[in-house]
Amino acid sequence: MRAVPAFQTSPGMRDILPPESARWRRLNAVFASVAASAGYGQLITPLLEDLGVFARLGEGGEGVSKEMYQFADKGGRDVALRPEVTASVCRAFAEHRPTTPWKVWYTGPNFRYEKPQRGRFRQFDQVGVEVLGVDDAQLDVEVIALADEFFRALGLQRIRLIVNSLGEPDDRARYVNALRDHFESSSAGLSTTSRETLQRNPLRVLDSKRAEDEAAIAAAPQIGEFHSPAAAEHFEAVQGGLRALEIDFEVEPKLVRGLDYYRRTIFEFQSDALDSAQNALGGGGRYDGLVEALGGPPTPGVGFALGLDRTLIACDEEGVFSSESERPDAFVVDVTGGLHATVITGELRAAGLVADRGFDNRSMKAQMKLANRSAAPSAVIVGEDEVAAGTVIVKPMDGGEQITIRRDELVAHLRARPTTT
RNA sequence: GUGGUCAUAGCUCAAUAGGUAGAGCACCAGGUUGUGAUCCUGGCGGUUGGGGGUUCAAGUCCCCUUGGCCACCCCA
Repeated sequence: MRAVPAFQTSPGMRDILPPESARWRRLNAVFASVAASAGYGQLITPLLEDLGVFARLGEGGEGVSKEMYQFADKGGRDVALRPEVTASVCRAFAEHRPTTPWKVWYTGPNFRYEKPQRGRFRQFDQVGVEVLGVDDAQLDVEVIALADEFFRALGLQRIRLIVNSLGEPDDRARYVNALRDHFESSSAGLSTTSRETLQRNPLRVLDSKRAEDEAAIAAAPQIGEFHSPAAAEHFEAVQGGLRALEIDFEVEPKLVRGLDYYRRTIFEFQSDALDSAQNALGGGGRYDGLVEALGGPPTPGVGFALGLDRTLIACDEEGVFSSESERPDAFVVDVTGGLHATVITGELRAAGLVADRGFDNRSMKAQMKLANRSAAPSAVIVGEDEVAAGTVIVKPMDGGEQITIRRDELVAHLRARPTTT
């Protein structure tokens, strides 16, 4: 026991210990189930990619690319730990050319070199789906509905869906110009921070929460005014689909997602249970030009990614999807040295039961404490008398009467007992 | 990257106006010799995140450093 550990996790990285890790596994299982129910297959991509795969995530080399873990490997290749998965999915599509529609889901860690705080880590896990090769607005609806269903499956109630459309690439370009003109006009008094943001990306000025920017943002032109007929129709169809599924949503013209590849539909899921600045659980949208930018054929794409950390924090706040220890079906207490426990746990495990046991030939009292702590419904007790008689004692840990049974009846006996709570 | 704030046993915290650290929980062991969760008793456990300074004396004051948290930035 040292006061000072020799090592600790690097900033923004952390260990996830049991039972919390089991909760992560269950969360992934829920997501996998939701995605599979809609015909999505899992895609596993490398955590490490050529730097160029992620080069288009930010305009002018700003944004995500500035936060990337990038380095030259021993072969001199410029590589990076993935800051997100969408670009990798598009790279995989361009590389393997699967038939469309290509519907995939994924889970795993991503890396961004940011200042850590609650709900924001340098290594953070996301789950998500992406679909390539379909232009239909009803696919946007399906994708959004999957995220909505996922949150529902976890038991989350206080989720808010916000949608917007950035229009076609030309619409977006014209809107950006109009925004720049608006904010640069002398009548709009912006904060100095927002003026800097304006130089990099006028869209992001809309994200400002600073009071002094409020008036200028309120007076800014709205993206809707710049939608081409096709973009407006697409956005209308998305909203119609959401209404048909009775999924609540708000249209937020000021919603702009951080990544620059988005076109047309974008959306974000926020939790009202999180009042911090990190209340966005995830989001996504269309990125119709991304595959082409990565060397593939022109291919429409849409998808989303959800942050596991923030989703779990939201679950904590709402008191749902709680962390539970996994409990064995039986805990074997052996006071004859431990060999019988080895044999009995082996038999139980082979029979498909979850069995744990005490070690170090500890006292019966100590082993019973372990049995109690394991939350197993039954303790199986073996002493010299039982060994001599070819029996074991099965003791219900809820206070019921213990009974002595023959060794060869143990599996059947334990199976007959309900093992839940 | 900027600013603020915090850091005491495994966990949650306490320690009067600077005088060489305590509690609860947890863990371990006993409570007439084969049985847990309750109760009683006892025990283990901290050079007070790390380093330096002021002082007769620092957990308590000052500086540096590491890390958490909050806000900004950005975003999941």
